Amino acid sequence: MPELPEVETSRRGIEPHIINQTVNEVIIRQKQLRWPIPTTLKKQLIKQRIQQVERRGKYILLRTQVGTVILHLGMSGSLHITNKNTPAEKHDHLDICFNNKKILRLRDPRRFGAVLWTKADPLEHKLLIKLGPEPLNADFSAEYLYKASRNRRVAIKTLLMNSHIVVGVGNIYASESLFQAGINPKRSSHKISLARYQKLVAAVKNILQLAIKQGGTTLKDFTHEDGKPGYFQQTLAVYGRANEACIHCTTPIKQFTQAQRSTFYCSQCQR
DNA sequence: CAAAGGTCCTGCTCGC
DNA sequence: TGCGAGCAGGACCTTT
Repeated sequence: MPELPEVETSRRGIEPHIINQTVNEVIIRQKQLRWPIPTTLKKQLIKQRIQQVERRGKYILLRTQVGTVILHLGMSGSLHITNKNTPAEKHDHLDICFNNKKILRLRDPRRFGAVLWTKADPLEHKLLIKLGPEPLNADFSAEYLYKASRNRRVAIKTLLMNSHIVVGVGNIYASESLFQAGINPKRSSHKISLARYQKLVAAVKNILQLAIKQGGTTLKDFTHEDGKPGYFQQTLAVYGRANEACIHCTTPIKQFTQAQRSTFYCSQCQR
C-alpha cells in the first residue's frame, strides 16, 4: 500500500496522538508478519514514553528511553488511532495502548509488514544501515545517482526502486517519475547521462513532495477511516493507465512487467 | 489463475 | 582459486 508519501502522511497523522504518551498495554493478536513480532515487545514497551516519531525510508521509528519500535507497513499495512470502544477487526494485528486512552492500531491484511524492537541505535539496525539517501534530501542529487549507476546494468526503473540506492521510491512513483523525466524505464542505468539524471532527480523530488502535500491536505483526522492516506489517482499520469491516451501525445500507455512489477510508460515521450 | 502499492534473502555470474 | 558486487528469482501472505 504505502510509498514514502503515504508513510510520511501516516507518521504525521499518528505523531500528535502518541508523542510524549506512555504505553500501558500492548496487544499482539497476530505476531506472524514478515518476521515474528518479538515476544519481548510488550515487556520492553510498557511504561515507556514515546519520545520521538521518526521516519527513515518507509520505516517508522517510535523512540523511547530504552529502545525503539521499528514499523514497516509492507504492501498493505496501515496505522490508525483508535480507542477501546472500537473492536479490532480481522487484520488488526497489533495495538499499542496509551495512558491518554488512545490506541495505535496496526492493520495489515497481507502481513508483509514488520514490527521490530531494538535497544541500540535503530539507524544502525541491519535493515536500516545500508539504506540510501532520503529522496528529498540534498544528498540525493543527479551527481550521486550518476555516480552510483556507472557500474550497474539494471534498468533505470529497477535502480530507482533499489532502497540501497535511494529510499522510498516504490512502484507507482518510479513509473511516474520516469514519465515526468521523459526516460524509458527499460533504459540501462549506466547509459544515462548526467543531464538526464538532473531531470530524473528533479522529477522524483517534485512528485514525492506533491504527494506528501496532497496527503497532508486530504488527511482530516487520523482517528477516522476517511482519514486514511490514499493514492491520489487524478495525479497519476501513467500508473494504472494501460491503453489510455498519454496526457502529452495521446499515444496509448504501455504496461509490461519488469523485475516482477508492473511498469507503465509512454513509448513516444519516454526514450 | 493472476495481480496487488515491498523488500529481504539466496545463490548464481562476472571481473579483478 | 578466492572474493566481492551486482543481479534475477523466490519467498513471505491475503484479497479481489
